Amino acid sequence: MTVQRRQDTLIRSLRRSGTSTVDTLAQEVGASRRTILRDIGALRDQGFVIHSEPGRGGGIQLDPSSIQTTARLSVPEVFALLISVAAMRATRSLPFSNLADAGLAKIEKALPTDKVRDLRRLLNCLHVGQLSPQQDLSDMGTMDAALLPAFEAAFLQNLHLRFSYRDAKGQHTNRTVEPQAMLILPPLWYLVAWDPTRHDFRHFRMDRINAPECITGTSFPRRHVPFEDDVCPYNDL
Amino acid sequence: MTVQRRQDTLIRSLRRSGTSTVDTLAQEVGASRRTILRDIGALRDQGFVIHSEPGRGGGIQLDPSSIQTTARLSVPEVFALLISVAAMRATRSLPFSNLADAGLAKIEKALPTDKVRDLRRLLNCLHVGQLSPQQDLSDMGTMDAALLPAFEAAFLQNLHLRFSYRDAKGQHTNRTVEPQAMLILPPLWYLVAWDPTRHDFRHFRMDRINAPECITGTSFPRRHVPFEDDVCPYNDL
DNA sequence: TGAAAAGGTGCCAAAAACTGGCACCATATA
DNA sequence: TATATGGTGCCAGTTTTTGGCACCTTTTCA
Repeated sequence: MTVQRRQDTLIRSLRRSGTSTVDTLAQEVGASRRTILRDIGALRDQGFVIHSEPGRGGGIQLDPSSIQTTARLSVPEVFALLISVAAMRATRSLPFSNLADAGLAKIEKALPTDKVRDLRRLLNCLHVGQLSPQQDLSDMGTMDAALLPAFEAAFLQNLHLRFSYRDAKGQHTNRTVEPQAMLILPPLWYLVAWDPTRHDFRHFRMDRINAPECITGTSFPRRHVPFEDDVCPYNDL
Repeated sequence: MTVQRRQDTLIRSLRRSGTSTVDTLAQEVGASRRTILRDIGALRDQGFVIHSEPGRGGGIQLDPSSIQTTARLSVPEVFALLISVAAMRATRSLPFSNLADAGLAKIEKALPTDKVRDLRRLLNCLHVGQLSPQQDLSDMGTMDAALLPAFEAAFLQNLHLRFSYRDAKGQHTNRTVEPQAMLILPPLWYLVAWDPTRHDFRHFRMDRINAPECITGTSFPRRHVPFEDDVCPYNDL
């Protein structure tokens, strides 16, 4: 029985029983009174809220609202959660957004620092807005998650991105652009990029992008994307 | 240097260096070759994917996709995340939704079983749809997160809910209803409830509900809410 | 008011876990 | 074949953890 394991059973005992005394817990867990007290201290250090009342009729109680859980998440999973919450917050529809943020902050804190930096940089490239009701959704496709790695690499390393694009009229062109931002107007995703040949910003609907690939060894300056307020041109090619 | 701490630094070393040999790692971490090998075994047991190649030119490598993180989350935080992801999935805008789901599933698995049951029951009461573009959002208020505990209790215990409601014309009425479902049409939240005096379903916009309170000791049957397809009447009182 | 029941702390020896070294094995490459 | 690498079993020495003890504080009840 390792320390970790014993503390887990202790928490489970506390959850089950509501209120109990140290001696009861010691018996249940199979450890001495002293060890239980030490474990309770350790759990408090870890952030568990454990109430204790001295005196006759007192006891130990785990604050039910503080019941916590641990899970191992991969970085892509964390990123997916971050985006969900960011998008949800943008629609201002979530009374829970503070809670969700708090949860994500904890998860982020547990990530290795270089990954956090990457996630932050990606999130900074991500703008979430509200879809204007006029937008025509009749031919909405689905974005293929398999395309994401290329985007991630392009954004994190400032690499040019080459892909084939099908425009609103159904015509295909090949593009090589400087990715500047990702724009989410649920349920559509856009790539906002500087097109060096046309010398202007362009918005590409992600569900119309095919076979994107990074061009390694190239690099470009990050530009200021004109996003504020009404400047969301939807100049869908 | 505790075991936990040393394993953390080991993981960090692996992340930094890409590929390295056991002896290098031992030197970096400040432990013996034997201990490093033991730690690698322990990390593998914990779910880290660590590749190793014997022979000249071989070495140890941490699978970058398996970089994981742990965090302790409270139940309300988990619930908030669940709702974010559910809402996001409903808009079909999230190429990550599978990833986010996988992450949440892991988190859920770590929750105490009774809490999972509660969460599932609450989520079953939660319907997320897409806002019809015609909806008038001009007077949109914000839902107060402070109202949520009453809703949670009402749904989990099948309790009648009493509140004062301001309808679209600005008139106030007092209601006592049987909560059946929550409906999210971002950015608006609705309470779908059976009104026993009017003998019909009603949709209440949550931002127009005031001072909700559960009526303890009362209970009622759960009804089938007519939700499918176009039956989303918006009969905003 | 005093006794009993409860949580909490400091200390120390005994017990348990961990560590490092060693010998040795398996595999791949020059 | 020699060398460089990962991997395992074993054991003595070291470090950490544990349990017991004495003692303190707070609360309740007789």
